[in-house]
Amino acid sequence: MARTDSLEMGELTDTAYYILLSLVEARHGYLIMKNIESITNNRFSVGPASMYTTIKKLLSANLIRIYDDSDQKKKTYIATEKGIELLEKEVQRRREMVIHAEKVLKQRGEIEG
Amino acid sequence: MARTDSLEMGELTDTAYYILLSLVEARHGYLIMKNIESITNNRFSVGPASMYTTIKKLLSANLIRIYDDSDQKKKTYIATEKGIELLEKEVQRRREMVIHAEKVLKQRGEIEG
DNA sequence: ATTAATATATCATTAAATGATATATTCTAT
DNA sequence: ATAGAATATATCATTTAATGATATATTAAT
Repeated sequence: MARTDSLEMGELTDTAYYILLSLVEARHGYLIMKNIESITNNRFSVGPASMYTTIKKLLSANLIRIYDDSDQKKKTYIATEKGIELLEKEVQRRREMVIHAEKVLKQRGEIEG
Repeated sequence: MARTDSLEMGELTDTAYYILLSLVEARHGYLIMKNIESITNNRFSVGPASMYTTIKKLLSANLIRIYDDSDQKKKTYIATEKGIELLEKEVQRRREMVIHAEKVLKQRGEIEG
């Protein structure tokens, strides 16, 4: 990060990745946090500070939009098409990162037994 | 990042991930940069500032060690066993991040056609 | 001789993440 | 009833991470 805005680079940080993933279905803030814990089996969690900061960024980048704000206390958000597209691109990027490592580690295994 | 040291958390940033991956075999700084470009088909690159900063952190965390410093101008580094272990753990973490997303996106595909 | 490539290194700046904190509501068990 | 837990949103100040810019030196190629 730093010196380059990840969203402008067309990339998602881990936090943005999981929030966007949670917003494939409409959810409000608290449910986003709970959903992330749920889908990751508590291996990843996002606190309120990180979440609301990231929500704002995702909104201004049009990666998510407000879904329903009739209930002032439970404003829901949902990923936009643009958001889903970036998410899919990001999944692929991460998939490739795994493949890069697998290649190198596999070669090592073959050499060192 | 921020407020928590990623290495202390047992996690690798993208930069640290690729540097450590390059050091499965002994390499010096410049070759690390070139190797990262090579294995990622130029989709990821690490500049000197990021690299030397990260090398220092990886050294103090004993994830890499100096392999050969007889040539002052081409000091080589290599991943330690601890480094390889963390790398493998990190590959698995990233693998899971992809699986988390695939699950959610697959469900969406099934619902929305 | 000049240019490009190789090679290492640091500084100052910006972005990202988050602990701490604050506030209010609703549900649940005593 | 009421105390506590869970639900729910929000901000600030701080720390870590990343990197553009920059500097320097050597070596290989033209």
